[in-house]
Amino acid sequence: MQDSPKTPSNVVKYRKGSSAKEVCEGLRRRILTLDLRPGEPIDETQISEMFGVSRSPVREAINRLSAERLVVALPNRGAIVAPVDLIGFPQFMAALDLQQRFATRLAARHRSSADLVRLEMLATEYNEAVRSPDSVRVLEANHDFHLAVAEAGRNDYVTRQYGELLSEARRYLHIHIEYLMATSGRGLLEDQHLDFLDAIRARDVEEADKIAHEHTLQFEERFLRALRHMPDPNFQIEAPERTPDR
Amino acid sequence: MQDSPKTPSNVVKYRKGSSAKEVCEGLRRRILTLDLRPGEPIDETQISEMFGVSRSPVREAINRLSAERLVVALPNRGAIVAPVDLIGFPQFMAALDLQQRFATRLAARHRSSADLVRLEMLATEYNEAVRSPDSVRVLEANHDFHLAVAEAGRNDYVTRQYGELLSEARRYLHIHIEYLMATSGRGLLEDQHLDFLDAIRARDVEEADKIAHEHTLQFEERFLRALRHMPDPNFQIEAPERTPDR
DNA sequence: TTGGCGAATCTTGCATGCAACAAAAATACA
DNA sequence: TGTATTTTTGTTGCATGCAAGATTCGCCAA
Repeated sequence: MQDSPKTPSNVVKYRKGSSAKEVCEGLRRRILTLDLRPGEPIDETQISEMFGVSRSPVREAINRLSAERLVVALPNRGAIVAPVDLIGFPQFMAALDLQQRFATRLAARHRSSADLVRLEMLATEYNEAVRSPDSVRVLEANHDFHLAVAEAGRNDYVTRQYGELLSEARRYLHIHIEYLMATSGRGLLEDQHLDFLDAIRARDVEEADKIAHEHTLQFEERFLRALRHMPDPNFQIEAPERTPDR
Repeated sequence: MQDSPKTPSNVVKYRKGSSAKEVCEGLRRRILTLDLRPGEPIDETQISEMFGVSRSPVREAINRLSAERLVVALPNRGAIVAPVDLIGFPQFMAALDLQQRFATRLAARHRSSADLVRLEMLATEYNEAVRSPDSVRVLEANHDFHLAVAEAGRNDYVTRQYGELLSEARRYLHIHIEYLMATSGRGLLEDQHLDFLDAIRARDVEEADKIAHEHTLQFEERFLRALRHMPDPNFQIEAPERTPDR
């Protein structure tokens, strides 16, 4: 029919229902990879220019991310990237442990054989990701595997709540992985999920629970150790730069 | 479908940052009390006229409620009040049970004496609410008590996720309470929370866990029984009315 | 220099307008 | 009469405009 009725050229607009989605996903990725630093203020106008859209879809995206607790809204004063709260870290891990154990138990009980195939695939992808230099790929692979475990458990409420925690975990995991890659410790990450698979395949609920718990504990311990020995002076909990303006 | 909640005169606007909040809370209450029926379509224009604001704050409110899973967004076709999914009810109860047990355990472990005072107050309010004819008051009192238990547990993540489930539970509880009030069975609701208080006061973690679990089971059983004997022909899972226009 | 007060500036929250998409109605056609 | 196609109507998603708060800056006094 037509391709460009009157749109003022250079800005290629997204399709109708996708601007907000695009912005939301773009921001989420930047937040989860710490590309946007915790505590950093989010300026609606700036973001809208960045994505070439108006402020409306940006506001919608910020609202959604705020619901995901990836940004916190300050009334009348916009929003900031949610701080990575080290005080709250043990609380976070306690909540994650609970959901991870329960989700993995459910998976061991309710998984179908199709689930097993999918999990095997994702576990393989994870192992390949670990051997690649792409740390974001590791984050994604880890997230996808655990989410697939939850989905195999056939409880939407658990999947959703566990998924929220897994999203947030990506930020901690990112810190952890950067450390391991910098210190040649990436071997520690290999084959992390094979024992999950075994227990789920065997429908061994108690074993699945135990493995999930140990997995959480191991991550917590390693993350805290990485923090102690953090060799990367770039990382700061509070955003250090951006003093010039605003 | 009925009167507008506030806005006495036509131009009296809410204060700056409060339109969306007002709409959000108004809609939430109507949804949780089943005043807006599950599955009912939500028209932005209609809602905006109802609250006397423009569509912007209405959209924001709908987004937030969508994040709370109280409404479901349909791309390009607006939103509907989230259906009360009876198929998913056992799954919901499983998730609620998990969080309720964990939250109550945490409360027993970490509660301060100030928490005890607050919980006693809320338990009293609950008992008074049960003896009043106001079913919404019972819903609120029940919700507030359990949320306060979670807060006494000092884990923000658990409080948040448990709180989300408690919100959703209000819709089920509403069905349940209407049934009890109609069948003079409200005595069953009395003193529901005193045993929680005892266990939390005694810092008896295992007992708290057990009581929380029994509480969930009891609710599940009673709700299902109420469904079987539902004397109220008004309640339908699918919205029956509103055939004329959408 | 420091601290307070008011104006300028910036950012947000809401209102409004318009175009894209979906549903419904009307029309054409077999 | 039934079905396919077009027209019409309605609603959503996004852009834009404007005013309320907040922030910043300048000025002045202590």
